Amino acid sequence: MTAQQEAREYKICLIDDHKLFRKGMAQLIGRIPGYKVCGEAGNGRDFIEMVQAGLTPDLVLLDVQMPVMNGEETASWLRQHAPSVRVLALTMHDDEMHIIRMIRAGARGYILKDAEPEDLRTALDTVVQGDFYHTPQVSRAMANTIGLPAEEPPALTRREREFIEHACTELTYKEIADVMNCSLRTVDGYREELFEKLAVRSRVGLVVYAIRHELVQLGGQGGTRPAQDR
Amino acid sequence: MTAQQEAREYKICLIDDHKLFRKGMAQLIGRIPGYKVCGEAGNGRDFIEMVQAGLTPDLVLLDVQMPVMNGEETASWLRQHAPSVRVLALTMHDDEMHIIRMIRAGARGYILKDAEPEDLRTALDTVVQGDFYHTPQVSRAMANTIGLPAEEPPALTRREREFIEHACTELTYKEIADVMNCSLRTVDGYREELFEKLAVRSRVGLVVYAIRHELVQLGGQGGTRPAQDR
DNA sequence: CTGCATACCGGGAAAAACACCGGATTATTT
DNA sequence: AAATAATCCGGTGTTTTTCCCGGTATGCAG
Repeated sequence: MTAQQEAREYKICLIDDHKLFRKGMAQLIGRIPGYKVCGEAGNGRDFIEMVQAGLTPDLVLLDVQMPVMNGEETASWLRQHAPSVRVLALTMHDDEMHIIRMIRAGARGYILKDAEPEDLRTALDTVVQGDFYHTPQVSRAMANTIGLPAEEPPALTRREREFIEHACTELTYKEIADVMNCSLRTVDGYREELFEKLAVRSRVGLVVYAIRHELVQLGGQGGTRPAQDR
Repeated sequence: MTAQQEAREYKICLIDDHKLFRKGMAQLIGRIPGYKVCGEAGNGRDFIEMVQAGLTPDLVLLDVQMPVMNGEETASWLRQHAPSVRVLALTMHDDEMHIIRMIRAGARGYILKDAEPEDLRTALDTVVQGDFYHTPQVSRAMANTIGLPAEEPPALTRREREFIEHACTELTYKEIADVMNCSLRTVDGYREELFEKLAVRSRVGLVVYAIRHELVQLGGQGGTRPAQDR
């Protein structure tokens, strides 16, 4: 690198659970002058071990959803233990909750996997200088949540979580009451409480919420998809 | 390229709904001699239009799960309308059903997004020559399904699939009828029919089935998990 | 002791979901 | 012309869900 024009090369780590994607991103970043990929990890845990072993990148491209340790947890850890490392969240989900939570966890920007390569470059430049990278989505998400009461994830009791599991089956509330050894009125109480806490208006809403937020696992995700019209 | 050793360059199309991933893959493939990326698309529909406009790649790297038109449908279309185009499925799901269905739809190979770049190269070489690329996963998946009664997934009509989408929301059947511009009785008919076809006994059962079998996508799968007891 | 959260329960009534009876018009295929 | 499939619809009745009102008992922290 030339000695003039502030010629430093920023070190970037890629954290994503898909190796091919990491390799591809590494190629893309390699073509952007001023940046260099100095490390990769398949999840937050592995990355943290690398940091503890002495690696200190200037910036990490952090996937949100990963096994073992996800993006939010990783970003939080970084903010506490290595605040000089800038975080740019990179994900395929564009829903507001993800955005907000990553920003709250310390991410300086949020870019989608179907962004333009130009946008990636802009985001890198912005974040590496300590600024925040804003896309219209991020702005919108933040606008929609300022003023809102921070939206802490609701705290659920043991019984409520137990009830949710059953609510995601075809059992009626009466049958759930039997399984849980309580009266119908009691499960109705759980239902009411959960509708309030989770901001849903029907059992279907509860089920979708539970699956979305991984309160229940739908075991084998796969089945076979039914055919189209014939 | 030298004139000897069968020096042709194979044209590859990338079909994946994440632009950054496509660009990254394009870089990776560009570094493999003998291959050239000749086109990209964000879903099967767009790709098919490109083919109909005259594009004929030697091979397509086809994502399985995409909006608008998914990998299976796209592979099926290719087999019918452009059988000379080899298909290599590229996905993050390693479950058997996806594998089997893509193979059945005409894919010559199945590679995961967290594969090694070496594996990608091997897969390309294999598929482009008309052979099948086998990983242990694929072999296992195929072994596990031979002998099984094939279990054809139920055929759903357009309206039924439309109904299912709405059934996974908090709309009542009356409201669904309004959205779908038909009478309450008609959506009730869809419900009955689907309960029968999908072997469920309640709307919740239908919702869980639909999510399991990816008839509906719940956008961001991961949200934040509500807290434990306090 | 007081306040608070949890867990639990009863009864009544309206709305939604479910079940079963019947019917119809189109369009495509054979 | 007959058969098949997809779309659509009316009526009736039961069961379940949803939403109210009210309540008790326990444990735990300020």
